[in-house]
Amino acid sequence: MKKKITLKHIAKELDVSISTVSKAIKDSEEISLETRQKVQAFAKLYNYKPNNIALSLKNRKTKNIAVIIPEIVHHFFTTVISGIEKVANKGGYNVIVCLSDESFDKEVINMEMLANGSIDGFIISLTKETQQRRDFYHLQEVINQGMPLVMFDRVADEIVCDKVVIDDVDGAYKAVKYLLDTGCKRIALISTVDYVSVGKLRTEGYMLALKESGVDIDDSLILKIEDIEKCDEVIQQLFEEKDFDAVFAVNEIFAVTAMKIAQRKGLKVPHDMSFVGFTDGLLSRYATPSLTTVVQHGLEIGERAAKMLIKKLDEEVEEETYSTEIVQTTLITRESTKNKR
Amino acid sequence: MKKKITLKHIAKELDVSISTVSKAIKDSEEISLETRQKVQAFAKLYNYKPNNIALSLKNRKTKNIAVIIPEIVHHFFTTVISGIEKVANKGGYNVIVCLSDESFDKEVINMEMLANGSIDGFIISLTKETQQRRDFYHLQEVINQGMPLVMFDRVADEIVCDKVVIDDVDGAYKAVKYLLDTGCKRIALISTVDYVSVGKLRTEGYMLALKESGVDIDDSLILKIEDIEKCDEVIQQLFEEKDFDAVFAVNEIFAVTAMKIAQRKGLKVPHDMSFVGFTDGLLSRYATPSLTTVVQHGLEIGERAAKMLIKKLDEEVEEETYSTEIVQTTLITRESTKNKR
DNA sequence: GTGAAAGCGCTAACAC
DNA sequence: GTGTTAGCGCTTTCAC
Repeated sequence: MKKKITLKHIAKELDVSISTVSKAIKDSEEISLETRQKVQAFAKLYNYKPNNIALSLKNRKTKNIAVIIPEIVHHFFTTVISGIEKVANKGGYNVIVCLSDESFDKEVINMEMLANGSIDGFIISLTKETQQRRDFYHLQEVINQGMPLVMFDRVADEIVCDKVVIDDVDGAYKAVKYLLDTGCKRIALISTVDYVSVGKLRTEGYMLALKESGVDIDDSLILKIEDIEKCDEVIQQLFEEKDFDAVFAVNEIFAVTAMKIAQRKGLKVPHDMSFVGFTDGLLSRYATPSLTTVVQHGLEIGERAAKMLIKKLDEEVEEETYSTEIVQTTLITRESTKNKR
Repeated sequence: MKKKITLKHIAKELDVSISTVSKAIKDSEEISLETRQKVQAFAKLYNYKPNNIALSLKNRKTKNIAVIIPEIVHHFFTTVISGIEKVANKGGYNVIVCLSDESFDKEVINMEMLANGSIDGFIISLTKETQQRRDFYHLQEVINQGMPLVMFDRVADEIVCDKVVIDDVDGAYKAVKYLLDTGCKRIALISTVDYVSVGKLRTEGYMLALKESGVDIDDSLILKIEDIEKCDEVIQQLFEEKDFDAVFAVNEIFAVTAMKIAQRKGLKVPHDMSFVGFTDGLLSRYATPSLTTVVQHGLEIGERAAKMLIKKLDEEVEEETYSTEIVQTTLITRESTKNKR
């Protein structure tokens, strides 16, 4: 078992000083050709690689970026991570992934731990709990320390920093508009509770589309679900009590669950009822019938977030300017909706 | 913008030496109560936190573990990561996630980069390419340097190290046995190419179950798919050319794709044809009809892998003993198969 | 052309 | 009780 070799070992072995070795390996003109070759040959032979930690300490940068997300078993977040990874690796950065598990405390602990030198910057999507409490002290703290932070998707307006979001209002608007255009009259909305920023925004988009088309908003057709585990029964109840001919859901699971309930009740999709979801994951693609949905382009969100962060990291820009990038959504029409006339 | 504070700052401010500060913060008996209190108060006031990088350099351990997986947009891998995260965080470790993107080169580069001090150990599932080439030099290299490595799911028998796998043969066996027990006679297998270890093992399980029940193996009912993107047409072709009454697929996507094709052809599931998949992701749960599948318990795999790694890391065991843990699979029966008689 | 020395932030053995 | 020193692995300035 040969342990990692250091400059010191090489220096001793070759009977030169550490600094000579360091320079020789960098092929510095300062060192005689002979010494350089000798050192380089030796280094190659023993597969010398500089120690990242020592470099980090010396340079005061780690070349690591942290991504903090509430959940990883989730199509949207994994595509975002893919995008971040891609850009980060190209820029020579590693990605440290931390799961906050939708817990405010874990989010805080993870950030504090990582902020102490382990990483150069953060990319984060907030937990529901954080959004509900509106307690952003830990985020402000990190920013105050001069560490760049980029927020995506579930962001906090109160915090001034770079952000990447999708136009949730517009995405929902497009979805509902499409339903109206295909002749649907009474459109139910299955959303999350309001403190989840994206749920709220998508609800706004829904209302906007209805208002614009002169359709009265019937609050009893709006379902706000807190616990995704129990969505089945809550949606079931909506079907029992209300009458509607289309459903717009703010995520795949709500959409597919609703669609299955409709089918169980003998309704034909999209003939009797149309469905539109949000997020283009496997579920939407492979559902029967396949689901019309609003595509979030997670990969692009990840790429943009990573680019913004790395720009701040590499450029040493002194003037603090922050921007919010908006990634446009796309509506993919599939079998769960009728054709536009 | 207040930069991070160091021991040095505190020492200067309080006019004591750095080591006094260090000891005082650790509440060492060596230091007078008065000084301790003074230092601790100051440290708290300025929110002093030791620099992780300096600690890493000093202690020669980073408290980071790297997870290298081929793909993250994949239910199985994300559940494994969740399991790893859970155990790692509890043990005070951070998780660095790297995607090899099914590329041998990326796998090698990632490992080399991280092995130079950034992390204390690896958890890895190999890329298809690595399994095909059987080139494990980079893995052996890491092990030779004395860095612990745990492989999971897609492992290499040639490498001696800790491993966590599922019993793929048995999982497939159970699936096919179940199909036979419910009266299926001609069972098609939709698998991956053989060099993917899990595909090969599941194929073995399929054959075992058939042989054991005295059913002749019809090679023409075995489909080995290389490119998941094109699975639709290949499976379609199987349906055109062959006759069978059940399908066992080695993943969710193949299973659901086959089921959709069957339905398009007017077959009733499970009345005319039964389906069993592998991996219990959203797809299996929300497919119509829902899919009977072999559950891999990714969370447990992740937890076990992390436990094995951390044990090696924390315990400084000198005697090198390696083990392979096998996580049992479970067959979940849903609507895509008939009831057992 | 080569090497000594300082320093990144921290710890710990050893002096005083 | 407190401070000095050395060292983790590396870079870089400045002597020689």
